[in-house]
Amino acid sequence: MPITLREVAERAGVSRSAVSRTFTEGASVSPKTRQKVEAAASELGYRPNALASSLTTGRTKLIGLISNNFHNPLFLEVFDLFTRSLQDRGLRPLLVNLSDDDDPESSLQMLRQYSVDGVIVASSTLPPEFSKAFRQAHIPVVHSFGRFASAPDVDVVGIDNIECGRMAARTLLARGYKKIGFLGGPREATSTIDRRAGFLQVMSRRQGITLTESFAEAYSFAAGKAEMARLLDAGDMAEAYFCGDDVLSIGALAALHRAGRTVPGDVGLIGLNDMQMAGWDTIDLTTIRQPIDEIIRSSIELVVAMLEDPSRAPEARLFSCEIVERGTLRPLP
Amino acid sequence: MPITLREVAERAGVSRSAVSRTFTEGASVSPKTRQKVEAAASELGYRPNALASSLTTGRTKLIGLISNNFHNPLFLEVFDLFTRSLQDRGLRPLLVNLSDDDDPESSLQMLRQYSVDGVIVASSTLPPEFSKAFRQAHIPVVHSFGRFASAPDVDVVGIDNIECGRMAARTLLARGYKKIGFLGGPREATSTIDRRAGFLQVMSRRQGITLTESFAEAYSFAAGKAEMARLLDAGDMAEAYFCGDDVLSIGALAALHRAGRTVPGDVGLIGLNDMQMAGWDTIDLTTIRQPIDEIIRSSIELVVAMLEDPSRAPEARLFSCEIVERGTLRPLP
DNA sequence: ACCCACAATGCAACCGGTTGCAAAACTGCG
DNA sequence: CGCAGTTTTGCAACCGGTTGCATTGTGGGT
Repeated sequence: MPITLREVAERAGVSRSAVSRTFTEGASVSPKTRQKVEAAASELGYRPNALASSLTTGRTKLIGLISNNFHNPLFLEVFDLFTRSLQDRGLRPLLVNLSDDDDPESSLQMLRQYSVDGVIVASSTLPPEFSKAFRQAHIPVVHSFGRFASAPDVDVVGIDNIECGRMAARTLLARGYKKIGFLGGPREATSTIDRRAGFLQVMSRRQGITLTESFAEAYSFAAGKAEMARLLDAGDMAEAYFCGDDVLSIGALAALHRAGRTVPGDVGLIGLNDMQMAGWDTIDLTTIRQPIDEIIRSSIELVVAMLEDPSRAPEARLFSCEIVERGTLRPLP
Repeated sequence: MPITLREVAERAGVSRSAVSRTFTEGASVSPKTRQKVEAAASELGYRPNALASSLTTGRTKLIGLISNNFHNPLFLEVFDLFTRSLQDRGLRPLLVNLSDDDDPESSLQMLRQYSVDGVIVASSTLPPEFSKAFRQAHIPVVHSFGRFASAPDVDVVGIDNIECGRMAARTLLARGYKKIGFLGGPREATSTIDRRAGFLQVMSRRQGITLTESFAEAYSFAAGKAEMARLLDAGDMAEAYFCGDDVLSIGALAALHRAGRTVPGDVGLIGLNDMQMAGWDTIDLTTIRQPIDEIIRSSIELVVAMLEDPSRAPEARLFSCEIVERGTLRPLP
């Protein structure tokens, strides 16, 4: 039903090529024809069919946006930023919900069928088959919120989780905490592993510190609450905990409240992410801010760079984080 | 670079049509050819190009998913459900962030350029030009979380906001509150208007009730907090408030905590939505549950129905809500 | 006025599929 | 074995654009 090139051409009294060229950046058209075409096009309400042109140009401007984090409120902010920034660049996000249960393979096939120009994976855990498969299909992939590697096989943008671990450790030590807990995310998550490594590294240099470790089953409120409840039951509480992320911290906070412990009076808490809720008065979480806007900007930059030069070598970009001091740690001595 | 129909045809020693047919549901192909083609296809790793076929079939299986609610955590749940359900039906969500600042018109053009089969608008406020423009372009639209109308010009799925207002009113009255406040969302939002109408309707039938009204600037934490802070400053507090939605309630809760008021001791609060956070211990909000899963299922059903029969008359589907009793209202007397 | 370089245009083939149509290949049956 | 009826098949045109190439138009320089 929509108006096609041919109809515009007829109306303007020019060839179809002429019409095509007036809508193509940098093609050679005389001002006279251009004007005739534009007139005809606007009278008819013509819009070029992006999909048809993608057939010959090989560019769809479709970007697969894949995630499995549909339960962490941080990712609403992430989607917001991604969609806006992609739109600003004339790219269109094709959203894929990679819930754990379904087959990554099928999503991949689907993205190939729709000939996306590139793919952004926003998830701390990128199934390794993924990067391989996409590279094989010559589709650029950027892994946002991924793990640093000196020679990554796809572009990676993220934070220095090891350094974040160190920051958390230094912050807790500066507050004079002696008995300190690491309450990580899932044990197998690379983010957990790295944060723990940095954390332990700093701790191990200090004398007289008691360290305990435990891991939540997921980066979620429920998991954080459950794990903290377990710790409370077990007795032997630390004075302060570095939690895997903010939503985990908030879960832990809930468990503490329920048990009648005060924060930061009885127990200190530091999170990671600085999602919006962390700033809410009722939560007021001290945390490590992850610059998600820069991560996202950078991710899009990289995917665009890859579109322009597909032979680029994959790159890893790391952003530094900063402590956001709020009210869940005792003041400096 | 990907394998095309032609290559499979050559390899299988059949015509291109034969290959096309083996991949088309219900086309006539002999078992022998089908087998040859499938063998060749799988050896080559062939996947039909969905976009190319859309050119002739006129179906892209692309569904525009439009929203401007990228700040309300409820919508992460909404996106989760939408993406999963669309995927399950073989449809692909093309996500559009209709942030207030940019031009709805341009998003519309874009969706037309990508020839989406249909559009789902997940937002309480559907710009009216939108429905008109899409109808004109013969693109099915479903307005999720929209306002009921007996003869809507697009499909609408949502809740009965008037009835929700009544439920809230009845609940507060049953608790014996006498001085009651309506703390609505933005004054001009239809959801606010309807909820208020139902609320007032019930209240007006009762004697001896004092009613106050105020409106937050947005459905957001910050707006809820600001508005409740204003009320606190102004003195003259009600005993209980019906808040525009959960996130607004949580903002109000924060303002109350900050002012040292206890909930439900000093002030009662009832929200609307029952988003996941409402159930968190630290919040424990009594609220009215909106069945988002059913709303979403229904929305997709409607858009699919519209694809199958484009001449269908638009329909409005309303779902009923239910009170979820938690801890922000005083107990029944 | 003439020649040349270069810009603008149209033709036709192509992108990767689908599909109406007529021919070819099967069926079953007398 | 021949024939009608039904499937299966390939041809070729088409979907809505793009683009290489040859042709035509334009203007500048001398």
